[in-house]
Amino acid sequence: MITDARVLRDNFIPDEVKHRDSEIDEISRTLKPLVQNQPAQKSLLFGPPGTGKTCISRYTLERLEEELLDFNYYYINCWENYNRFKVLYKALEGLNKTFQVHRQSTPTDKLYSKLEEEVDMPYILILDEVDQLEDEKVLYDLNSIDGIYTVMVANTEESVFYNMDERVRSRLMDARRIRFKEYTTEQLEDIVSYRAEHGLRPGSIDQDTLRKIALSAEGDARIAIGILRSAARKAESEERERIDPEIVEECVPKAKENNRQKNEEKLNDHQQILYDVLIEKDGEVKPRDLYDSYREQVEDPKSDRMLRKYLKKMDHYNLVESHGSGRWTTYSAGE
DNA sequence: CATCCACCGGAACTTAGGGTTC
DNA sequence: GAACCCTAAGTTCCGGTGGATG
Repeated sequence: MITDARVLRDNFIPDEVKHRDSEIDEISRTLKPLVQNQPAQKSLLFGPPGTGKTCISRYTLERLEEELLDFNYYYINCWENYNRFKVLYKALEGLNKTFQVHRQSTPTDKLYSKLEEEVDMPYILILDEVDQLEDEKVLYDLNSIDGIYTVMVANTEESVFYNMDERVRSRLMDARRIRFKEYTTEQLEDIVSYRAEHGLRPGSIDQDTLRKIALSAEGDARIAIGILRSAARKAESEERERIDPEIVEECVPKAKENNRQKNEEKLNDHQQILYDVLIEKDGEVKPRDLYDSYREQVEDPKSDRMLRKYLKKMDHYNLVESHGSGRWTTYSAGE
């Protein structure tokens, strides 16, 4: 049934994208000055998950590279590369200049000066999930280098600037804001139709079922594509000819759950125990109770301070929610 | 309204581990 | 292989916070 699995993946960039013409236009406009050797404008794309920010930014740069400009670009996910060292390392990787860089022994400052040295034509960096950076001063670094221009991607504008160092903030305030809105059900239907058309054997799924997928995804293209993907896999493993509405129905919760599972796998033993305590207690838990329960279950417990760092990290992953502040803080399992 | 409380989170430090240089 | 460099994970210390409390 599946003829091209790549098309069903999250990170696939289609040859043509739908319903995002004005956003593509805006991104292009921030970069067009490069044609006349003028500096480009940095941009900040924001909007809810699954609204095409990542896909469209990569798509736009792919097109521009083909069509008119002499430049390099590279995609960096700041969730995976969350500190200064990793981001700078990735930036060098994008220029194929990492051959002399050894991960463990090269100081971060050397990465910076090497990057400065190596940039000889415009270099555009897509910084995805930029609000996940542990230390956003690297944004200051990148924007200080002549020839580097950033396209930053985040869920909300506030999540980027909240708590940000004043110097960094002022560097970024002039970024062009480009807002991505949720897809309508009709738009999502177009998107999954395209994926089905290019990734599945013809006749594997009918329009009504596609619409059902679009409806279930509630504006989130990532979920819509996830549903299509797992439905196709399931149909294939059960050796069915078609994707029926019933299969789709079964796959909806799974597709929505997927994100969380991926994050949970990244937890270490101690973090896992903290998370389990929160699940078990089911509801808001006071820090004292949480720390005590954790200590009962571990031979060699970490300090409270460390637990706070874990909780902060798990908050990033949306596995944990914190409520209130100071002594009235409570935690609960996410969602 | 001053003080207290229980927690947050920044900063400075320690330790382990690995790479480079001579 | 000693001296030196780095990072990452962890700890200790402590100032800040803001509703509760008398």
